[in-house]
Amino acid sequence: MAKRVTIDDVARLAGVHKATVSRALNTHTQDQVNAETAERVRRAADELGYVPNFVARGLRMSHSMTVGVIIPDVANPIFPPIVRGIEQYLQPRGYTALLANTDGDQSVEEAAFQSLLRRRVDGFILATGRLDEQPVIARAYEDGVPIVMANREAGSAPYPVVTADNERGIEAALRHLDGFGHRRITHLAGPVDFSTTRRRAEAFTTGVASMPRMTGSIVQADALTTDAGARAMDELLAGSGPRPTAIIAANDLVALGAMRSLRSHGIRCPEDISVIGYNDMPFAADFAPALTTVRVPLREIGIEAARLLLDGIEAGHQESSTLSLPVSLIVRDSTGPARS
Amino acid sequence: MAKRVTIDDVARLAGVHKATVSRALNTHTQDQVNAETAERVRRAADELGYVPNFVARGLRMSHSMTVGVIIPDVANPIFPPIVRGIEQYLQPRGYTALLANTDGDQSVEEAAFQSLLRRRVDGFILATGRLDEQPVIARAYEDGVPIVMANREAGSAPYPVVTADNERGIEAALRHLDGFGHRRITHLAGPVDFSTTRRRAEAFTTGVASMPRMTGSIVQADALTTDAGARAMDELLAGSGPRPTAIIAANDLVALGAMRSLRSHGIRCPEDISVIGYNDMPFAADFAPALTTVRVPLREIGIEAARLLLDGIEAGHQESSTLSLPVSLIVRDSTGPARS
DNA sequence: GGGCTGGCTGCAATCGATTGTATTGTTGCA
DNA sequence: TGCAACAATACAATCGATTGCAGCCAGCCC
Repeated sequence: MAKRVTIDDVARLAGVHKATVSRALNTHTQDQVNAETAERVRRAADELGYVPNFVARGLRMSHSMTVGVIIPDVANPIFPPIVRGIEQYLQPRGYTALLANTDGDQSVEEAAFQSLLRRRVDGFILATGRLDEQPVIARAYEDGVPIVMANREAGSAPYPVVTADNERGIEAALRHLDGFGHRRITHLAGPVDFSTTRRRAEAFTTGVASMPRMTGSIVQADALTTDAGARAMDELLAGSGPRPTAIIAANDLVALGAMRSLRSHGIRCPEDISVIGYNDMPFAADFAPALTTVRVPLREIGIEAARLLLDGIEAGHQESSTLSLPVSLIVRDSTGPARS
Repeated sequence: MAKRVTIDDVARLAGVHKATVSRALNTHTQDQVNAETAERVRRAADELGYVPNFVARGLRMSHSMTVGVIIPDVANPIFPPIVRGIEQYLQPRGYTALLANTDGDQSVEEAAFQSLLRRRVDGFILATGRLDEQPVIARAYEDGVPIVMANREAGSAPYPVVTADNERGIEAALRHLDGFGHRRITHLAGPVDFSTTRRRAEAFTTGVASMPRMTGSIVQADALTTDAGARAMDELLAGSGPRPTAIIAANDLVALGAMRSLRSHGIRCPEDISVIGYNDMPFAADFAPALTTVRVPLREIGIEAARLLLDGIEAGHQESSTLSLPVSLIVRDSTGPARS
């Protein structure tokens, strides 16, 4: 590789000291150098194709202008919007995201965290779903590394959190079904070790209890996937009790699986059974039927998480806070009146 | 923030010079230091919770162990598998990916490239779809920055390329339809400035020409989205000529849009019109009907691109090469016999 | 004309590692 | 005892920037 051009090369060509080059090229120190000297430096810089070295800069200034983003899996459709939101906030502010996937594995998460720590990221956005605490992470936080949680709760940990309002979402779904005359509703719940799906299940229970004439039941899906959704629905349909007339799924993938199961049993949606998802993931509108679902502002979660993080980085410290973004019910074609 | 512990702190605690600490902690220099000294250093290191500073290391060694990955949009479902593939190869080798999205915008791409260049990434994987050349990128390549293209062709540029076999994919789709007795087939083609979709359109034309009794037509979708697919299909159905009995879409999203359009016109798939997609994106099997599509090994494209890149980084130079991965037709429920 | 002020620029330390070379200490052999 | 050889460690330069401080010079005022 041809040796890259450094600040010294520019200094030599412009006939000044490298300190002057540094000052001339940084906007907040530009006024310390004579205008025409600055101009000369600038010309020299782009004659040589000078590209400032951020790692040297980062070493000196002890910040890297990068943030670590740890998620379970980019291939899970709810994460790309979050990641885009993060990027959208970071990029104009000069920050770049280092992305790591964990597949929900604790040890992978820990390794990824360590690896990013070595790279001296200025902070972390953690969107992993599990509840358990990580000693490595706790220690880093105590050492002053800013951390924000996105779309998950922090458990007992003191990190700031950005999440969406799970209670309201489930309530809206229930009200919608109630309006259609549904009385027997089943929640296809997600694993209890995800904070979000556990919250939704709790909200379902209390929500149903608060509605007269409504009875609810819960079937557990063992993962947040279409297959798990289909299995849960199969199980529900195989059961002996009276069938529900509507389903609220833990998330859109589970709903998608449930609809597949219904189709395979010759049960129509929404004529026979209505289905509501959760998240409004990309392409939820393209399901057949188009999915009625609780819209979670995923991109905004990313944006707010990034904002909170950068605020913490700038301030030099964080304070525990919880930001719960509003959700809304998007009514499409997978829900309809209950069959009388 | 509490001051982070440095190699000097460890040296002090272990009672040795920092050079010794460095050698003790790096596997390939460990044998230069006495075994029990090394042990003492190691104990001191984790007593203090020492986290080596990769940016300092990177500065000295002039490599950052990071690679820049530039894609149009993570929210486009074909990219997550590619990104995961890249990560899968990078991570065990100590590299980390810096991810940037461009939304297909030239100037954003250029800015992202510049930004990553400043961060001294050791190489780039470019999965942006456009054909045009970027002077900034060409210059970097000439300066010895390794670059690999993924899922796009390089045009006249000399970069190594990893792509999938577009010709074979279209041929397989055509043969499949031929076997079902389809004679009138329409290709819902993507924009011509994407190398992949252009290749597919060309392959469609030559493929149809080579098959007796088969006639083909092309309708252009103006983007690779469901909406564009639906619009193209609407347009096709509004036309006066005889309707095709089968559709080959430029990609799965276009196919999904086409199926939506069919549904809205009361046309059944596959009974009235068969539809074939391209890519086998995540959840293609969950469409209704489940989509018959050409499976592109997206994850493998990512893996191979990363491999090629790291090879180039290690060798210190790259040679132009093209790796075309095999594709296969995945037959599901969206295709069936032609109506006689 | 001397001294002060202030604008510009240069000098040198610094960030936290790696690594070639020098130094130290020990051992073995003559 | 003296010296070579060698293992283990210390020293110091280096990577490419930023920045506090010092120095220089011009202009101004008295």
